[in-house]
This record gives sequence, structure tokens and C-alpha cells, in this order.
Amino acid sequence: MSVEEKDSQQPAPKKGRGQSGSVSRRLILDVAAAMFSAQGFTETSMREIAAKAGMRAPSVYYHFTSKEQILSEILSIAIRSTNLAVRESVERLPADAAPRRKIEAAVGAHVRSLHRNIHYTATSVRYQGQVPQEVALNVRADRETYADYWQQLLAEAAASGDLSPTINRQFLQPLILGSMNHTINWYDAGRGNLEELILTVLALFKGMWPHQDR
Amino acid sequence: MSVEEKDSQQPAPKKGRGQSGSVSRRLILDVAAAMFSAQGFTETSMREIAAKAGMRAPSVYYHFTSKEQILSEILSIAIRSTNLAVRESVERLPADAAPRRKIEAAVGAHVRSLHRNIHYTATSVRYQGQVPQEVALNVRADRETYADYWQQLLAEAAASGDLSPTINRQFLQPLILGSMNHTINWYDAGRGNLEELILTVLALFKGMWPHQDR
DNA sequence: TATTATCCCTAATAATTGTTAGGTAATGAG
DNA sequence: CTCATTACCTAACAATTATTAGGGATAATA
Repeated sequence: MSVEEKDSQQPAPKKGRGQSGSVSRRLILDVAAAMFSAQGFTETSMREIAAKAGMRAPSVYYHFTSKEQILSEILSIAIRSTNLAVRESVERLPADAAPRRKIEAAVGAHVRSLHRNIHYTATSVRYQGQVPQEVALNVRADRETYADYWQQLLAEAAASGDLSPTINRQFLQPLILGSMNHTINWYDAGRGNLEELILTVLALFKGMWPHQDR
Repeated sequence: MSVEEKDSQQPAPKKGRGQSGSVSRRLILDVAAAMFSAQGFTETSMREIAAKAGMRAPSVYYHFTSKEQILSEILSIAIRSTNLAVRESVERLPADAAPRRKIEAAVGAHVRSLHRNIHYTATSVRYQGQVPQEVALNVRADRETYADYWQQLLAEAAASGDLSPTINRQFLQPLILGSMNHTINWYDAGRGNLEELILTVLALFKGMWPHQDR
């Protein structure tokens, strides 16, 4: 109350001797994600990360409290961005769209999101259940939120009879997400046509629908 | 010629002060595979491996020349055993079996092999293209042999019209293998029914066949 | 019994790791 | 100009790592 109020003002504090703080922070995340996904977490040292970000290892600790925090933020960014992209693509459909159309939209958005920020998502996919405990706790909520959304989509499809009865629903979600996630290991988005990959995934998964017509 | 010939005789050298050599060797591989698949390669130390095998770290070097050699053998065992199981299951079919039946047999054998030696295969799946260079060179041949076999199965199916034309064949193999391989991350073979998982995979993939009937 | 190969041991080494302590140059505010 | 904040730096540390050197006990062989 007694202090000055500085509402809706970006501080824009250009200080120090190097880059702006948030720029360096994002740069560290970017290079760390690239190296974690290519070599692995433990195989990447703080000295390597710092070097590629144009600084020395101890300077990284000005932006992050530990190496694990870097990993934790990378995983959160990956999961949240995919979660957001998938939701938006589904909500962009007509309100009365069939569950099958929603799931097809979600598949496309998931694959596109995977390959748009490949370094982040590849790190996320590669470290499922293999991250240090503290990191796992931080990311668990984001993971469950996303998994729940897919379960909801599938439950809608099942309720409306859009799912083939020969499909065990318990296995469906991990099978679908797993096969999409695995594309980060072999699909080179720089060379190929991502939309064609999505169409092939949808064609391959036609077995989940009771009618084969489109 | 001048030396004694001991043909077809197992040496069976029970010596030293601990277990028989080959028993310890296999034990080291088993515990290492379990820990590599659970924690990762770099996150597992030679001291830990040795402890679980009932010895001290330097003793491991009596059986293996390096930590990387242990990883290399684990990967080879995983790939070779799956390769063998898949081939045998296909060759067990009638000689004139349709390509579709062969692929379905291969899918079942692959999934069963994955979950039979889960520690070895999980290590293999998790370290695709992320292993030290020397290890990658040793295992590359085994990997390519197995990949070639699948390409052959798929080529047969395509030639006989058993493959849906809307499927991009270039993406088919990695998509199929990827979704199966990813089951090691979520499917608990101890609890569930593996054969039901296989049936669900086959049902889900029905989109690859031009006719939906069976 | 003497010998030898096998299988494991203790002790030690050099290298690398994540992280902390404490300092310094640049910038903007007063 | 003064001063505080920001964003980096060098130096150093304790811990852990894979690996080597060299030794000793066991058991089959001769």
C-alpha cells in the first residue's frame, strides 16, 4: 500500500556484463535440451552446457539452482506445450464433432508438437520414469494432466460406439502415444513430410474404429 | 596334429575360489541388464554391478574388458534372441502361408521376446543411437540383420497386394516396431495377459490391410 | 606332492563430476 | 559521482568414477 505500485510494467532490466538474463536462461535450456536428447542427462556435463551457452559452468548456477532443475524445466516445457497444442487443435473443431474426429485431430497435433520442439520432447520421451526422484515429482502432475485428457477423448469415443469392441481400451492409450513418441527416434522432420507421417499413423490405426469407411 | 585332440569335450573347468567362470559371467550380464534398464548405463557403477553379482568391482574385469563391453553384449543378446524367436515363429508356419499371417506371427513373437527377457530388451530399446560409438559399431550388424528381415516380410506383403495402398511403406516398419518396443515402458507382463496385448496390437494395426475381414 | 590356471581380492590412480566461495565488470538509478 | 543490481568470472573442493597393479586362495592336473 505505502510502496509505489508499478502495475503492468515490464522491468526490462538490461544490466550486468553479458546477455539479458532471460535470454541466457532460455539459451541454457535450449542447449541443454539438445545435448540431453542426443547424449543423455548424466552423459552431459555442466561444463559442456555452459560452453555451448557461451559461459563457464559456475555461471549457469546464477540462472538455475542445480542440473536437475534444468532437466525438470525441460520436461515441463515439453509436456505442457504438447498438452496445449493438442487441446487447442481439438477445441478448434466444431462443438459437435464426432469423437473419432477429435482423436484424429489430437494425433496430428501430438505428432506435430513432438517434432516442432524435438529437443525438448525427445528429452521428455527418453526419460520416462528414469529421472531423479525430485524431478519426477515436479513433472508428474503435468504428465497426469495430459494422460487424463487422452483418457477423456477415448472414453467419449467408447461411449458413443466409435471404438471397435475388439480393442482392449486399457492398452489403447499407451499403444497410440507410444508409437507416436517413438517417431522421435527415427523420423527426420527436416527431410520428410510430417503430414504424410500423420496420415500413415491414422491409416495404420484404422483398426481401432468399428467401420473402415471414412 | 601333434597335440592331443579333445573333440566334442566340454572342458568344464571347475577351478578358482568362487563360482564357475561362465556362471559368474552370465550373472554379471543379468544384474547389469537389470540395472541398466532401470537406472541407465552411466547411472550404474561398476561397484554396484559387482556388489549385486557378489564380488568387488575389479573382479568384474576378469570377465569383461570394460563396462562398455558389458553393455555391448547385453545389446547383442537382446537383438539376437528376438531375431531368432521371430524367425522361428514365421518358419513354423506352413510354407505357403500368406504374408499377412507371417507378419502377424512376427508381431506376436516380437512382443513375447521383448517381455521374456525384459531387462536385456529394455536396455536395448532404451539405448538406440545413444550408446558409445564403439558399442554402436559392434551392434549395428545385428540391428541391420533384424531390420532387413522385417523389410523382407513387408516387401512380400506389398508384392502380393496384402498391404493397404494408403500406407506409406517407408514409415511402416519403424511405426510397428516402435509401438511394440514402447510397451516395455508401461506394460507389466507380470500382471497382465501378454496374449491379450498382442491381440490388441494386431487389432489396432488392422488399418494396414486392405480388407478388414479376417 | 608340485605346479598351474582360475577366480577373486586389496590398494591405488588419474580423471571427471556437480557445486560453492568469493570476486569483478557493466549498467541504470539516485 | 555514488551505489546497488545484474551477470558473469576464477579457483577450489569433496566425491565418485572406471580402471590398473599386484597378490592370494582354491582346485584340478601332472
